[in-house]
Amino acid sequence: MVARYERIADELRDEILSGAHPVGSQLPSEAELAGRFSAARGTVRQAVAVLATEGLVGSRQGARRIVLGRTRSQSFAELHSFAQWARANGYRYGGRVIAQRRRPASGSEPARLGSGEVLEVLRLRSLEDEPVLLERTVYAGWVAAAVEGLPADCESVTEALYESVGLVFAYGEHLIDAVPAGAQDARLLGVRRGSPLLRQRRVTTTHEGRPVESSDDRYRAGSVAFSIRNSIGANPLVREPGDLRFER
Amino acid sequence: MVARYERIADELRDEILSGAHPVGSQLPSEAELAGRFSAARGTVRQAVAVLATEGLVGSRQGARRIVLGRTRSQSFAELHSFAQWARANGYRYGGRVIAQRRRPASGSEPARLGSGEVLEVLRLRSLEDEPVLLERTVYAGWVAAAVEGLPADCESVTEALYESVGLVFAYGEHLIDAVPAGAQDARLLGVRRGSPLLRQRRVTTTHEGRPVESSDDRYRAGSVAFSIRNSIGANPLVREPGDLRFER
DNA sequence: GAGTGGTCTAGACCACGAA
DNA sequence: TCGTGGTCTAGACCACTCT
Repeated sequence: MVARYERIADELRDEILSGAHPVGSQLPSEAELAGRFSAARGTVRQAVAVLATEGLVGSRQGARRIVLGRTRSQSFAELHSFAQWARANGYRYGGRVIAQRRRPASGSEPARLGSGEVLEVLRLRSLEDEPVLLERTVYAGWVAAAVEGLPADCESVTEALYESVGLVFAYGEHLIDAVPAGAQDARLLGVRRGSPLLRQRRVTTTHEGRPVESSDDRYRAGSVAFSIRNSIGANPLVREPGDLRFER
Repeated sequence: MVARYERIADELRDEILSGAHPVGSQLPSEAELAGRFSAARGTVRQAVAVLATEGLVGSRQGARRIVLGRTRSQSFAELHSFAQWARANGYRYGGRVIAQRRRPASGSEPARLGSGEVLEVLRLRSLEDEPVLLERTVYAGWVAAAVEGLPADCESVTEALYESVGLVFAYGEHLIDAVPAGAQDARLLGVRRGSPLLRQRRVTTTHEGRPVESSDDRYRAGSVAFSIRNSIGANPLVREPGDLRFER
């Protein structure tokens, strides 16, 4: 069952992407759209709210909505899953497990993932046949067995875990910064030691807030950038002081 | 005039931050909250939607909302304005203009900022008395005069332009990646050439979609990280292929 | 089956922008 | 002043979770 407002949003989005509503132009008023779709005004508002969070349109009280752009921000899944992002954008991609072992949780891990044993996995992923991403992932003990059951060249861990044990990665917290490549990073990604890498650290939980994994992902510089569209009134991202803030 | 749902959101947020609703616990149902605040259910839903976009609570159909965390994602202003971010987080900060000149728009600038003359400004900003950020900003011709009127050590350009000419930075598009420090970067930020910098490129527009500025901001590694909280159903961020993708 | 959040309606009033 | 989006109400039905 697709919601009414989703179908209205889809139709309006198509019109924007096709150029029927050019960038900079005004969208029809809520009343007009409600008439056109034979829907209540509230439903139309839900639809245009979707477009606003995608960064396609902006609004201010008293003036008509304006078309801001024609590129759409996309899903949580794409931020979380390399495979889903690559596939959605039509890239060739691959990946393989380099190393994998169980060990006791240490340091801050018990607080993040629960105490007891964890599963540590080192994965190298490629885009267009170039190695671009090195993932160091630590899985909580309760999913370790399911992860160990996956093939070494598993394309999408997220999807495989959903299909095998019904696990849903629902919430994520991400920290993005830049770090110099270490010896292992340099060897596996094919760059010089100390060269820049884009790092994404994340902790993911289930719907219930139960921690699933904690990961340190490093992208070769120039391979990938993160994109954000935002506006006054929408709050997707903040800066945070980094780990090394007062070191020299 | 503060909206009803904003006040309800504030009250619930305080309760979460104070620990009255611990992380992992369930929030009261919408019906209970509606009764407690003597508001319609729709108003309560607006309030908890605010908390959801802040990453504080998560929800699924059929189950009560769950408290996910106690740190709040914040505003567009903080992503856009270094000064506003630093002040909101209680850091000492400063900044000064290193160089500034007018020149004709070139390359892709006419498409982004409009043709004609633009104003190029190089600013160095510091946090806790350490230089951490080098901004290379290009302003559209129509704001150049206002920017030139600002003092060289202006703390917040965003706020100064609002107060002097009523200019509001309303929408932004941001690309975040890692780059090696160039000669000028290295000298001004006090790092070695080729060392990692976190780069944020952005284009900002007014409410009407009129471009204001385009900027290339580079942070010293370890000084700042970007943080995102997200969930299935919320769409703040995507990866994008970088400029150098097929270079070796 | 009871409870909960998700969707949708129909109508009202208000704050703001533009002419 | 008038049209627009922002807020709020009161009620309905549905999809889903939990037990």
